[in-house]
Amino acid sequence: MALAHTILATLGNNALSGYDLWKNFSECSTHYWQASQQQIYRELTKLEKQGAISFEMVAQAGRPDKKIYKMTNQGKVMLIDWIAEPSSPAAIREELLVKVLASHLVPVTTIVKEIQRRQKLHQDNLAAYLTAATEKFANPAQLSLEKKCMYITLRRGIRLENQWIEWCDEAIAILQSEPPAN
Amino acid sequence: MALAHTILATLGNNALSGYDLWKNFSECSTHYWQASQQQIYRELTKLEKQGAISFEMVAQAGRPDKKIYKMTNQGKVMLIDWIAEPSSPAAIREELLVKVLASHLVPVTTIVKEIQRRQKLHQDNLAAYLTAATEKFANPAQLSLEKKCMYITLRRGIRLENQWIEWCDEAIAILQSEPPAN
DNA sequence: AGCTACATGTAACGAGTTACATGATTAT
DNA sequence: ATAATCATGTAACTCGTTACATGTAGCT
Repeated sequence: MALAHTILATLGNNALSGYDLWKNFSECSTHYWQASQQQIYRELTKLEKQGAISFEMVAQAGRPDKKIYKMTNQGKVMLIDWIAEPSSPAAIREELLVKVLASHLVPVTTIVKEIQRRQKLHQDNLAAYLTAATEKFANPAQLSLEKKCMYITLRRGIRLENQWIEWCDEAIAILQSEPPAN
Repeated sequence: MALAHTILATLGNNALSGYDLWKNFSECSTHYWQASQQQIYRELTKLEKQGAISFEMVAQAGRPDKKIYKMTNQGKVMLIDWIAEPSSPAAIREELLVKVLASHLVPVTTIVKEIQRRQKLHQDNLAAYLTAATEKFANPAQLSLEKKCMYITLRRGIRLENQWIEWCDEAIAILQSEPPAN
């Protein structure tokens, strides 16, 4: 359900190809939505059949033809109605935490290494988000409403990565603390 | 894949029925894994066929019979091997952030109300996690390794809820800030 | 009389993943 | 040469959700 709406939200007032959408998902929307190329193409076909989007075929020199999609009025209504509905928090299925839960079965170093690997990853993500923040949203108070909306989602990404980095430190400290003397 | 391992991790050294597992998932594991009753029963059948778990039928007076499952040695090996594999962060598909992204299409109050509703929810979750922390993990330094592992997952829950609460405040502040004068 | 807890299951569907398939252009 | 980028698609499969089905015990 929500992938359809995420595509509509990403299209916004722009006209994009399936490939453009996929690029946008992998580069800009990773901190709130993830979708594969295949999923996007499938969903575009469906949305077009429903009348929420329409496309124009564009021929290119030396490149495959592409379908440029844009939202229809019907699609816009669909998106606006959906925004007004209450939504639940996303389900959490975090493998690392399951591994931590069962880590008393393995040497402490095994899980500590895995946590360190993850922390590095979150540090890299954070750095990328902070760069994006300073480059694209240099003066938050002066942004247009549309840009403010984007900036708010990025702020969530930054907070999430920070939270992970701090948790990794805490987790390792607890795991390496002296066992109770008894 | 990972649901199977989460069931194994939850079983640990205990013997539990499908119903017990479901209760455990909904009460204790919500902050790192969510699964429906149906999913759990389906997965238990599969794991039993694979030899990772075995069950004993237990008849009860005035209650339906139940199957008490426990991990086999094979299951334990499977779990330990899995822990050693590197794992990727969970995919994020957060509807609220998509709504924020597209919220320039609706009145500001619409999205602000939804963010406030979500903040209340996270405040309630946080309160429940903090209660669990003081009741079950009163003296973190003195915990057994197994309990430490559980405590670490709870700490992530606490950090996540705090992060949400803070983000909600920030998001509302940005949305309600004066628009640029031009 | 109706709700919650206990206890397990089937069936259909929707969403997400992985593999396969094609083919030109541009950069290293 | 070979990899990456552009551009779209089919097919099979697994995972997750929702609906339906059954039946007892205890509480209000």
